[in-house]
Amino acid sequence: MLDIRRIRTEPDAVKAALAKRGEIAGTIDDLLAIDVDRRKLLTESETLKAEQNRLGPEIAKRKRAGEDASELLARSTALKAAIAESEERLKAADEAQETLLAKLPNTPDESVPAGGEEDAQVVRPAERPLREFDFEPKAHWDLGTGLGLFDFERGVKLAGSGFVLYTGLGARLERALIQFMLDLHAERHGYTELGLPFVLSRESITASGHIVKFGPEMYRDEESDLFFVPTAEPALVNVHRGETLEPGALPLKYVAYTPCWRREAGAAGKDTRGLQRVHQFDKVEIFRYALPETSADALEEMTREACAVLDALELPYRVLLLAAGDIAFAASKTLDVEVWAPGVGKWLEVSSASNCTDFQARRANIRFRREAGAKPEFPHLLNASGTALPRVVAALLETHQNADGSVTVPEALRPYLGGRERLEPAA
RNA sequence: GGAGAGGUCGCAUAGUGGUCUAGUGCGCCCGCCUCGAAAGCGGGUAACGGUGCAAGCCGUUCGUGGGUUCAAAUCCCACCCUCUCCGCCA
Repeated sequence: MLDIRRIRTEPDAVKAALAKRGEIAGTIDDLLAIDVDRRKLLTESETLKAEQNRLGPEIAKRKRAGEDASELLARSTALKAAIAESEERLKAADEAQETLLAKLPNTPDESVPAGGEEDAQVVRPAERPLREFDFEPKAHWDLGTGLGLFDFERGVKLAGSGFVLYTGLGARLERALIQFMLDLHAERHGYTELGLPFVLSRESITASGHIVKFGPEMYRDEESDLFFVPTAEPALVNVHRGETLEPGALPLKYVAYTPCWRREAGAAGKDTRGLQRVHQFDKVEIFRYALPETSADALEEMTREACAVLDALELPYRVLLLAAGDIAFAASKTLDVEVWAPGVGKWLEVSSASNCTDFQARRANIRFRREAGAKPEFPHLLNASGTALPRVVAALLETHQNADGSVTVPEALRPYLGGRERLEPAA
């Protein structure tokens, strides 16, 4: 949520920033008009209430003294009606403001280019050379099936199209990667590991803004009104919802593994083959609650931390700066990391790192104090995948495949696979 | 899932319709006292919103939402959460 006071004091700057995302300035003008109106109504109803509050003790005093209070009672009764009427109009103005404000996305950072999906800029090209093959590299679905790592048909049988059954070493590879990533971020990058609920209440999913962002994309248990997390991010926002963090608490750095469930409605048929787009996938997420003045650097750091996973797995990747029209609702700046998958011949997005500035914190009412007694401020919240598993698995299998259909395990991962150096078909 | 108890200021607790501007204790901050400290004494101690140059003033907040009333921490209804016991269960 944007700060109404910021809109009030610098409407033109907000308009200009939102214009980069293709937002029309009209909403800001509407908002400003409602705001003036709303504050007038507020003052009006508060004045009436103040008078009623003064009347109360006066009535009590007269009654105690055995005096006639009927005049005051009549006045108070009249005030009651006036207050009810005034508050009704105030409520309407509040709701109108709330509705408009809820529709406005975060303002993009200055460094974010205008435009849509096609305007993303490669800010960091791949440093690791793309592997040259002296044979025709296979796609991961062929490799994985050949190695007995996953079983797409039975995944479909279990839960329908878009669900995967990992088998044997495939299941172990998945578990190994999760553990490897968690360890890397916890031990080398200083994150605290959290074990999160995989479902969230309506209250939580609303506070994080994800009910708007994902909406019908989320799976949901009707009976308990619980939402299956589409990513760990909403859970991590809600960890400190409604709290005022003590001085010295920031930065808070959390890493968590969760499965992510997404309906991916309408995505059928497009880039969905194999592990590229599935309804349930594993992801390790890194998340920070940061001091506002440090969040720009934090975003760069977190992107590097996501890249560290890919470096360790010896995979070539590149970093993209997304254009304003392509970044998430709550984000002011987003960097995507894409890994090269030689079998499918595509760059696959495996991490998305976003600085949500104070946008999510305001909505979730998360604050911090710089020192004891200081005014509470909103921290900046940042999230980054570190990283999403299935596409990493795809790139890993495809990149490190050998002519005989086996796959060489990158050194960093070997301890997590019982020391295995190669994945080979079961004899 | 059933029964009971409970949710009040950072913590603990008081508060059964108007004198609650929510009391008291602890904690914390400031001052007095002291060479310094402890003890003692005095004062202060929230968030959010509106208004104002400011000091301040006003409003809202006693788990949440609704209701009754001229007036609600207090009465009524629903929901959420915590604790105890019972049931079920990895």
